[in-house]
Amino acid sequence: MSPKDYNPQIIEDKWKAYWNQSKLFKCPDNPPSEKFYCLVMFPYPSGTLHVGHGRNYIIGDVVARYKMMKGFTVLTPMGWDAFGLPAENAALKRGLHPKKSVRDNIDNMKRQLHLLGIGYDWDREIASCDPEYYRWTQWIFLKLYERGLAYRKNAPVNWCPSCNTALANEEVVNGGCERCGTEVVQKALYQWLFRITKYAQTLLDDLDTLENTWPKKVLLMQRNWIGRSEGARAVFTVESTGEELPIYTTRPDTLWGVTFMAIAPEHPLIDRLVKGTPYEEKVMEFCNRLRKRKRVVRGEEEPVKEGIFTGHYVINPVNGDRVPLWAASYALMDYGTGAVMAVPSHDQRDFEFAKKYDIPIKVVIQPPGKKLVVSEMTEAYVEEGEMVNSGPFDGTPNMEGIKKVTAFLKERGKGGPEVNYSIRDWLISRQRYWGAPIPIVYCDKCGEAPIPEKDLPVELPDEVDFTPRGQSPLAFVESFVNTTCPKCGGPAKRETDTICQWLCSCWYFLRFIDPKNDREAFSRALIDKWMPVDQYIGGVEHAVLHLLYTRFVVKVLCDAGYVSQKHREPFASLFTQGMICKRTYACTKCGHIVSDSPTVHEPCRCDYGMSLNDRIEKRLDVTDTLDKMSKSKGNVVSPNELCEKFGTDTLRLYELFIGPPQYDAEWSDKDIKGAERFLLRFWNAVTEDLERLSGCAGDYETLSARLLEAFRGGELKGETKHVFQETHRTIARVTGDIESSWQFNTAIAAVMELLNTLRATKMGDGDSGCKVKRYAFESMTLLLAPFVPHICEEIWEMLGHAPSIFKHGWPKANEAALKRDEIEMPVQVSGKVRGRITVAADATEDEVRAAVQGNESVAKSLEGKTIVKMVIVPGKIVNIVAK
RNA sequence: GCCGGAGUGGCGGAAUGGCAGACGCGCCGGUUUCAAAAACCGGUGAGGGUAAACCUCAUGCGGGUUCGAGUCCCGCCUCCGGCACCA
Repeated sequence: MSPKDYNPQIIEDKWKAYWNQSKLFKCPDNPPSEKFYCLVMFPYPSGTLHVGHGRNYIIGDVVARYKMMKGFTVLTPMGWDAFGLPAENAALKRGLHPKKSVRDNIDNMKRQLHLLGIGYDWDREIASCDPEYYRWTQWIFLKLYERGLAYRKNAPVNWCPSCNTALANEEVVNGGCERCGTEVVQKALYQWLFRITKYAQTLLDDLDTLENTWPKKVLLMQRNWIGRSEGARAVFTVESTGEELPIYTTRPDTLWGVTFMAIAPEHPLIDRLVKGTPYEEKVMEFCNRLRKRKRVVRGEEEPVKEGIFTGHYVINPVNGDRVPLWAASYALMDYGTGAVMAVPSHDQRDFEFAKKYDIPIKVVIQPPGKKLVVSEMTEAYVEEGEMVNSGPFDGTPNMEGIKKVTAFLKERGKGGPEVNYSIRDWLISRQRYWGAPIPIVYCDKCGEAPIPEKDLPVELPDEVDFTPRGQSPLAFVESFVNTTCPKCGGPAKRETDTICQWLCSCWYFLRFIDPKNDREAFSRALIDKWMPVDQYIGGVEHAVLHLLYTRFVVKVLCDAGYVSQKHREPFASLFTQGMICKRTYACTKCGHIVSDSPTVHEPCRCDYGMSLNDRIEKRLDVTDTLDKMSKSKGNVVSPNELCEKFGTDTLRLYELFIGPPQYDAEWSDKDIKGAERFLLRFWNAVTEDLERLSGCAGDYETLSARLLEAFRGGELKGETKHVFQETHRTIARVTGDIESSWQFNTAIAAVMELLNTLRATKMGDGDSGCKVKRYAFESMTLLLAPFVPHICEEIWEMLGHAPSIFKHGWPKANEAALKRDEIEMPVQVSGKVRGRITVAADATEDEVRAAVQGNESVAKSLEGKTIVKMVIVPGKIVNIVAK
């Protein structure tokens, strides 16, 4: 092998070592130039990365390196979301203590990130399970507690029987646990919650400031999740006791149509009302059964509406109507007031319920041009119409009626306008071991008492049997539980639940700015220098959970004065990358996955007397689906072997070329060859000509300026001039593709085109030919550097420049050099291309018309036709309309 | 049901309302080789035509606006994602 052969292993090792030693990614506390905080969501240490994860970090690395070349002081930190269920479950599976397992996994993943050539300021590395870190997570808990935003209550919660812990609403997906899919059940427990509902409106409002910098999809998901609804409160009265029973409705215009009231089975009022009445036994039986019901699962049929009459009546505030009070399955305790005014005529749910239990239906909105007859209705009428049977509002259009009736309620002291949100408070207690202990103790005398800040962290004990068993494992550790009350000094017991890991990831980007601070969580002055995160990159699966929680916590920290109010939104720009997917094959005979991966639980064992690949190739009883890479599907591709076989740069190039980064992409083992071939051609093109290129060595900027001067002076001719201009066009295209929407695939394609052009062009051996060629190669090297950093560093050095290429500025395209002298214009006849003309780029319409008239094939197409109209779009196209 | 996103060659994917298919993969032919791989050169949407010139059709389906529509408007179909007994 000659020294000029492309050997990725050698040069990649060389430059990785160089970046490490020269601390290329080391970021000072005080930025010497405009700062750029580039952050990829920190991962939980699962153990190994596959190429799907890799894409994420590569994208972040491209942005960081590009911004560096643009002259920014770039902060790119990395750390580990090391606390929490996934990490603990992984440890349990391996039979290791999470502390050890997390450490192993971090080491391995860090190696893999190095392998991928991703640059981070590792001096800022943090792991959320380190006491120096979770000390401040606990501190944040206390800050919320102080502000009345953390509270404890006994309520039914979502419980995962497999993970043996309570879950937040956000962690319940399709009625199952987000992590393991097990059906979630309801369980009553004392739990700690954060009052995120108090921030619902500001969480909603501030989304407006992110309109152009966050994906629309994420904004929408957050808005849906917060679920603001505007309506009215109407206060009904329980006839027997005279107590008030308020309801929330978005349709106050239908108040006159109320024929019953539905109240949630969980509602405490029921217990009191039926006590000692003949209804008690049956109603309580019904309620107790419903209180344990499982959540509604999407995709499944709508649950049957059930209910039972409580024996009580309520009085309608607007017309004094006396209507029965029912306990009903479809009334939800935790939305509105837990009671619903039921208008069967104009609400589909109420309609179904009324039909089932034979409750009267009363029409109060009439559609335009029709007349509703109760006996003929098969569904509720929910469209607009005119109010009828509504006392003083008869004849009012119902949309107007909504406002008027709301005001009417307010005047009479029976309610008024009200806003509701569907977001619920955030449940943060977990009955598992691997998390930060909640810093609270319970004292017989003082009750609930927070741990003083100076006593933080409340350390998680190591010697614990952490098998999940439905109660926090810490509850069995006496040395942990028994303590003294920080208020009175008497005996007290510690809270034994741990904080869910979402809180750990709510503030890690603040800690990255000041990672070693042992006096405070972070310095406000440094936060002001570095926040916000200019570019946040991560998976769309965090659209609600992580991103909503984080926005909430940051707002609280702002309100508490630890972070400036100007940083209420921590992530100025958000990018959600698509997943890398791969085909998964399943056997149509046995239904199992056809794979030889050891991570597949029960692979297909049907014998076809050939290799699995051959069987798949021949499609023998196999179906395929495109799935996200995962161990359980056996479709993961490891970057390690690919880096070894092709080199890191090739892998990076392929992952970037695979498609637009915001979309999912299908992995193909074949296509990576294209990336390899391109790098090889690039390398060979430079090395083959190196001697000649060295003959005109010099500073890139000087060369660039000289050539531009020569171009302007008309000294560049023919193909030399062409290549010079194409180089400028490529610079413009690549820069545009990166800046506009991270179209790395087309940016790379542009450089490929330039290389193709260069290889197909015979430039003279003269001085300017050599210079232009050098200029083209140097520009290509700079343009490719963020994507394939190792090979570019090497070529940059070979071309006689001092490393690092990332200290060099990004190339600039010159407007004048982009302009073409002559252009070819297609000439259409009635929309079909029938000829081409070559004209000056700035040709006038008359000149174009003359050229068209002189064109033979156009003339031929026009034979026997008359020209109706000629549309000339200067610089683009000519279209002749002819009959 | 409601709200998003997508649908383009054999495949991944390009196209400010202006030549559809850039770039790459795959495939076909050639050069090189004892042979193969690699590399290099050429070809490659479909149909017709003579392997030329040329013609016709083609961006999920059906309409519309326009000199001109993958792109804009209206109505559908399919797939993916989110939300949903939220009053």
